[in-house]
Amino acid sequence: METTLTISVQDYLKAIYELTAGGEPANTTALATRLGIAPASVTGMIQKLSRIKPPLVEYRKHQGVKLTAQGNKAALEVIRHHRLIEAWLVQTLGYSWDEVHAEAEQLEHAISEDFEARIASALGNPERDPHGEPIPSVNLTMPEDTLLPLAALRKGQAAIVKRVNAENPELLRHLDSLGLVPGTKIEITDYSPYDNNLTVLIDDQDFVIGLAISTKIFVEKF
Amino acid sequence: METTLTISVQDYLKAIYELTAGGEPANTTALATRLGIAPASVTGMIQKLSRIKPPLVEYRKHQGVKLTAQGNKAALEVIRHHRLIEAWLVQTLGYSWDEVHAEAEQLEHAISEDFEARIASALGNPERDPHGEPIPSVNLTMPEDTLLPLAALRKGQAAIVKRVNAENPELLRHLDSLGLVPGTKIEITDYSPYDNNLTVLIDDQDFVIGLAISTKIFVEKF
DNA sequence: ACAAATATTTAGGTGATCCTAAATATTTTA
DNA sequence: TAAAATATTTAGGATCACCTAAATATTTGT
Repeated sequence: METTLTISVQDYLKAIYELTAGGEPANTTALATRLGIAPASVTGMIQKLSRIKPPLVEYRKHQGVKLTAQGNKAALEVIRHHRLIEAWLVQTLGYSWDEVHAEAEQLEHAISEDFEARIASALGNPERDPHGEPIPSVNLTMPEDTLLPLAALRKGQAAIVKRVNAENPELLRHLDSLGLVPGTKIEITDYSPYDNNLTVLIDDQDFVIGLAISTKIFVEKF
Repeated sequence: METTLTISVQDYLKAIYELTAGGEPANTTALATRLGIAPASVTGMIQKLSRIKPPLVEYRKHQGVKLTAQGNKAALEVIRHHRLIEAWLVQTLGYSWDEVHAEAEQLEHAISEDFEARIASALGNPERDPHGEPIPSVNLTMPEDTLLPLAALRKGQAAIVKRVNAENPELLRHLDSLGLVPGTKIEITDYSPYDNNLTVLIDDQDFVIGLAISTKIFVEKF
């Protein structure tokens, strides 16, 4: 048995937050896919969220959804929880960066504001989680990142890895094995315009990095 | 809005576990009161739990409920989570014993078995939580306590406080202020058979302790 | 041992979140 | 620009965990 778990409002808001990162409203199908439910169910919930007392989302038929200021705050609150928990699992319980996402996904809904404050303080109010993702501040504003995707670098350029946009544990273990983790200094030794592959010098060794990966790694030029 | 939260199967099992501690089956009304729902709702859920594939409870109309072996394991699993979390909140995040219950109540449902193992190991596999309640072992057996309620002591007897059966934060703070916490050595300096009050010497000071409290404090004779 | 009080169960209903299938709107392609 | 493909919404339904009110069973008090 063990009841099929229902998706929380916070999960909807977080998904919308992520899908609207580029500025465009999120569309029903993308949301449905991400949440693992039918598009029709998304429509229903979104209509509800757009009609409650202080609306959490802004919605117009066939035009997709965006978060209201209210909804944005609520999303950032969960994201702050999530990222603080990830940092804390790594630093105090010896988790590796590929293990923390699933655990944090559950815990983010269960912790109190007091708990949040205690781990934030115990960790020295960190600004990034183990993947380098910025942690929203206590007053719920998201720090702006001015990082470049690795894919934007060209031959000869050097940089420091700052952020890895990935949750998939297998991929994360792979990146870890390459040394492609926040803090690592890298240099582009070759670039193939034909297939967009980069040859990257990491810890004195060359690796060929494809487009799929190089758009997920964010760096700061050296 | 923020959806009215529904009671989990684990919460039912935990409540039944606690209400059947004395050996008698738990009755519908007591369960309903403890869970904060209507008796009719309890009847419905219990009937369901008694009919699922491996039944979690044993139920006969008008005769109350008991846990099956399966149900017992499931209850001990949550209780282990709860008590480990309490111990860990106190030892690593500076919570006081009156603050941990509510937080643990949420977290106990959100942690993985891996998380459980990590905190158990980080704490050195503790046998008791901050209130002195025994923590079920990894293989889910509850260690037997052979403690006496403080109420059973008489004039002249000395003992060490081992366990405090209370969740109420206000009461816990009160007990803390008296020094009535696990580890404290006490001595009965007087007993009034009329009202069952005990006069107890705690840290060189006498306190009068009523029946309501003295049945919640468990001790080991000195 | 019976009536009264109490406890429990049954019956029927509500709201929440999901579903599928059909209807409609939008976007793409030729 | 019209047909085809795709995306979205509407309509109607299922399930789940709760509810209240009424029916029934058990326990208590005299």
